[in-house]
Amino acid sequence: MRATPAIDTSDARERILDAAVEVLAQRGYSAAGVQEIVDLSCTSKGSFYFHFQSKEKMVMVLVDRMSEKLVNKIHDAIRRQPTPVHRVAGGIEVLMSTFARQRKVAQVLLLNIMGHGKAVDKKFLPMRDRFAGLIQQELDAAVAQGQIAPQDTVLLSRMWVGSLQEVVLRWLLTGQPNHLTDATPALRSALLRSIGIDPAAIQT
Amino acid sequence: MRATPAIDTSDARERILDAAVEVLAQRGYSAAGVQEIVDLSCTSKGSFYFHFQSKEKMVMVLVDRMSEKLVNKIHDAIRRQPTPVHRVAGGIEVLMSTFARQRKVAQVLLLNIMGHGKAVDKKFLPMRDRFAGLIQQELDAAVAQGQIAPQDTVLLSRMWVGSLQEVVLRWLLTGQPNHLTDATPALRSALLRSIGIDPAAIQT
DNA sequence: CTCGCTAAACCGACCGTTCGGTCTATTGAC
DNA sequence: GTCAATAGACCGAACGGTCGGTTTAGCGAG
Repeated sequence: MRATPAIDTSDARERILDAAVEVLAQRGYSAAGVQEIVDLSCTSKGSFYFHFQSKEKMVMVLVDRMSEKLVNKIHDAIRRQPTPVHRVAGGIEVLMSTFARQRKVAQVLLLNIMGHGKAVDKKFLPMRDRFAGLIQQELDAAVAQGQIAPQDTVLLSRMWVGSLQEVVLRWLLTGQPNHLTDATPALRSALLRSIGIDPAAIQT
Repeated sequence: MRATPAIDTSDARERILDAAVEVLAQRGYSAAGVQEIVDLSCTSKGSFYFHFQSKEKMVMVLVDRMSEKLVNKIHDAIRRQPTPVHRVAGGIEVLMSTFARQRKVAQVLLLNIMGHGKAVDKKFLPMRDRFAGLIQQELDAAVAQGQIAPQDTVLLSRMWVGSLQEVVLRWLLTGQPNHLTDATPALRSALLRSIGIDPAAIQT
């Protein structure tokens, strides 16, 4: 039994995953071809299937990783905010600024892994649910602390994710707004109002 | 020049379009195959390509039609509402009840035509923009009539579409809520609040 | 140190299938 | 007869995945 890998496995595997982000962002799930990914990563089909059981499995690993990383980033950024509503508002800001700086992350996570038929979509939904889950958690806390009135936090968290997604999608496809983050203040305000909060009362 | 078609052209063409709805709803754009569509419609590849230049063109005709029909339906349903805000709230209700009754329309228009790479997505975006356009129109009228404060109606209309889409998508994929229209009151309320309106003041 | 062995890692030709689209032949209405 | 409409075999390309062969790196024996 080898103490260390025979070959630096992190290299080919990581290169494949990095290339997959590029291809997924450009082409969407269905049209992202394994050959194109291995070409871009300077690896081979054999290597690809050594590391991943199938294309679908590879994409799931990748999307799982990307969404987890993003959720952790949000957690870190907002945890010192004083109240749940501050935290959830801060989370929206972090999401927007992250997507603004990493278009491909937005393209993959928000747009290109859905819309491929029910069978596929269902598999990616739990990852997408992570954002809504984060928002719901904070909204639940806000209700528990009496910061907002009791309301359907499941529905609201989904609405928040959908709102944000649509704004980002338009930006990705049309370039409007010119700078995605230009939309953040108004988006944030509208979302806060949707849960009965005066936006001016929440400085983040 | 024939006074009437050799064969009832509306028949094959319509059957193709009807079949395409089914296949698109189930498989998404990329995986919706022409052969599957012609099989389902009991026509042939030859017939398909007689009527439509390409698969893409066919889908664009179909989606254009579906979205126009839906927008017209909303127009008709809301035009007698007393104010712009009544009309836009009514529009949300009509959209939700329509999608609740016609899952395939929801699957095609809201979910399965996006996410297929930038090139494809850009082509379908104008059709999707129709809903946002309708909402924006009414929000603009509401601002002009002093019903709501001046605000970024472009952004808000997109947020509204995104919110609605996400709720419908979840219903399509998970069956929650059990009845989609169960979510309508809370959705409507949150959306109205997002533009600074007290939901209780708007009876539709 | 060298060398042989082993298994992980990788390569890329190949497979069967599917795909959008083409094109020749046929049908049917006038 | 003409021509619109249709059928379906066929095309080349692309696809996810397979598999025999090669390379690489590490280990242990001498």
